[in-house]
Amino acid sequence: MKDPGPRWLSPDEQSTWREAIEAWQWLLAAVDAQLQRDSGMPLAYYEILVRLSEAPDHSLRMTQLAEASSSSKSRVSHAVARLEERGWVRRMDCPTDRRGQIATLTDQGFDALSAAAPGHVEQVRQVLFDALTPEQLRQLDGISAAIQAKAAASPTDAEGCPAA
Amino acid sequence: MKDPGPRWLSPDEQSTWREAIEAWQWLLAAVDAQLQRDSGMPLAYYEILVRLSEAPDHSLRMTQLAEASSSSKSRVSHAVARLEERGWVRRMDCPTDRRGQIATLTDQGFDALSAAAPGHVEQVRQVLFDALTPEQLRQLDGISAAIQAKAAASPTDAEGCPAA
DNA sequence: CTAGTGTTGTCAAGCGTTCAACTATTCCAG
DNA sequence: CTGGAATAGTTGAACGCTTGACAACACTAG
Repeated sequence: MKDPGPRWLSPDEQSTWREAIEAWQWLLAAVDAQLQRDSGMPLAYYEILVRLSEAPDHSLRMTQLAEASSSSKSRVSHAVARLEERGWVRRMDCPTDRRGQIATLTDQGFDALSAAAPGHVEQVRQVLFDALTPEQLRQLDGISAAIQAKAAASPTDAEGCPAA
Repeated sequence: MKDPGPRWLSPDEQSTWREAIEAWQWLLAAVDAQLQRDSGMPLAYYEILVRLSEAPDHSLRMTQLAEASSSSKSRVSHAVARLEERGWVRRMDCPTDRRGQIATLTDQGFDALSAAAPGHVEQVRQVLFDALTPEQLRQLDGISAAIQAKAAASPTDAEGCPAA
């Protein structure tokens, strides 16, 4: 074995990692739980509704919606099916590409989003913005950007890797 | 309506929030995916094995294990049942409290953990430590601590709230 | 001893996610 | 125009997680 062994984490690194992962796991769970409790939807659904509400005509192709939500087509397909059952989203055939489906936010869906938003925003304030100083928020921007740079460079989320 | 309306997020805040949530969702998913792919276990299971490996006699009461993993008893109960199926953990009756169950890491479980650790550590380095500067890592410590302070103060994870 | 109360852990049902086919359509080469 | 490859999206099964109900047990008071 020439392998010098894995580059183990130092105690400091170990602490940094554990604190960070615990903090963000908790934060994501807290935000998700609030939405689930007060509005009956998981964070993933809320994000889908937001993406649609920001799109022209409140409409997006399924694939675009999946990309915007950084999730898989299958997941979005199932999710939209459930949102459709609730009357929050409608699916239509795409006029230009007959393979395509267009998901559209209904008025009812827009109302549901509007109703959920204030509580959600308040929760985000409580767990993030009220917890951190302006200085820390600036620092967080840099950290997020650095991680996202890794994410973009990594093959982890490459669904259709073009480098084949 | 006297309500001045929710304290909406400013564009800057909105950006901070979205970047952060996206970055950490990705990071957690990337770490989980690596473990699942290379060692056939989700991050939650890995964390349980780590907690056990750090405990005296590689053993913990189920409740202690749940607290150490910051998850619910039910979740831990299910997880340990599956780990037991794989032969990584054994459950025994507690000699001093006959209600209790003690989860013990088996030798096989310790081996599985040892086999999984190097790849996991390497992945953590890639997505976190290699992405951030030493300065940013220090900043992250402060941010994590601030969020955890909120977590501790919040009733979100209070299973048995003593303030009743 | 017996009843009441709180704790410990498990079990069953329902929901959401992922993975692996599968259908339908478009694109492109010959 | 035809056949094959790529693309768009859906579907069903298996899996893990969460919730609420529940059984077993410990502790305390009468």
